[in-house]
Amino acid sequence: MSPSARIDADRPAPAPRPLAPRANEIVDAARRLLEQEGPDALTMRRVGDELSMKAPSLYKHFAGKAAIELVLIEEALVELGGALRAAVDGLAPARAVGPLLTTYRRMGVEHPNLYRLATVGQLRRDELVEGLEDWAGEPFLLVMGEPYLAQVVWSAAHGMVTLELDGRYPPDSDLDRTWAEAAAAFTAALG
Amino acid sequence: MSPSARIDADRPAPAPRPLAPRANEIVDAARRLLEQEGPDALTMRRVGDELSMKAPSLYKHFAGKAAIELVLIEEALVELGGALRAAVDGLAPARAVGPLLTTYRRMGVEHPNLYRLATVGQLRRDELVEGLEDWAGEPFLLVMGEPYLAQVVWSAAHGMVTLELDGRYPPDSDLDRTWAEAAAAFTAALG
DNA sequence: TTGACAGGCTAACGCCGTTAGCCCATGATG
DNA sequence: CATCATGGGCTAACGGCGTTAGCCTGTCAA
Repeated sequence: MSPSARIDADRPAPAPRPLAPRANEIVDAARRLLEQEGPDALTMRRVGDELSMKAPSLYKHFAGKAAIELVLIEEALVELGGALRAAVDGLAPARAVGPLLTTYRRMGVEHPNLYRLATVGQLRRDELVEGLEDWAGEPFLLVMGEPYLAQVVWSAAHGMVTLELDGRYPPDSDLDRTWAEAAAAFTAALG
Repeated sequence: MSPSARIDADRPAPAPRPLAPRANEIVDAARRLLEQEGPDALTMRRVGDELSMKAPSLYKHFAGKAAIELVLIEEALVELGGALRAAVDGLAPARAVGPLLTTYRRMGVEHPNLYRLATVGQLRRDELVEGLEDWAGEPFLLVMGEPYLAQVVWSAAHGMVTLELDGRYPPDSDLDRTWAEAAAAFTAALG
């Protein structure tokens, strides 16, 4: 890859799974609860309450709680992947590492509960929309140019976001600087 | 720090909280359940079963499930911090990044459920044994020489372990090589 | 007109962490 | 020696969880 290469991030997201109108209302209510009140509020009874229906009726639309969460995970991956693509589109790799990391961090911090749902814990990959996971992670590959460094940068970004969300850094940490050091180190690794 | 500096990792771990014999049995049973059967098996009723007692009796020894988990978290941090110190003790920083990462990965993979308990999710830091968290993370500081890079390396290691444990890497990933790339990039960042 | 079916409901099951309240053995104290 | 406090067990129960079984009603096609 020549040093003047620009990143082409035009590949569109895989089509989302089609949902009946009522199913969409359920997903929207679930997302509202998760984002505004946290994971403990995301229960079948609470989701039902939001739509003035009883929890067992939700099973007419989804096989279970995990099926609702799966749709939320897919939404999160589409939004994360889209934001990352927009952030690096048209940039030279050496200039893209910073925006890539900054955008990743912003998405995680702005939607902490959705981010955690989508990225922490086992994932039934075979039930996800085909190709979505790869698509969301592709910006790392586009920027770093090869898969191993791309995985390192993705992992570091994920680690930093989760540790920040979980309040694991020492209380007086200057996280802006930590992220800047990461960007510098990974940009250097490009050369 | 001169290039010939060697890492001195002799600081001893903070003293663990003293526990009555019966409390220790409870913690041991909890750890056995967690490590051998996973987090869903770590319930008050299951812990009681292991000791032929009923769940409510556990509350004579611990304030609740979180208090038992806290002791397990402290055990995990002591063991992780100790392993990391042993791995880098006496090495020059430029030679220590590889062993540091390799050891971190090994501890996570060998004790996945304990690792997750100790490192994922909010942590009531004020209830932890004083200084333990810093002590466990100190090897990263000793190797990287300054706190920002140390946090980057720690975060990347944490991210790679959790993504590996959660099966988040593409199925055909060569994770040995990913970890090697990380070690190379962070060793280069030392200079 | 009939029948299928979509989409709601109640009741209930077996889990979970936790609390209240009881009981007995041990051991210190008057 | 008698009394009492306490440590450490117990049962019963509460409210919450995801989920299932089974029922009922409105709509709409045959």
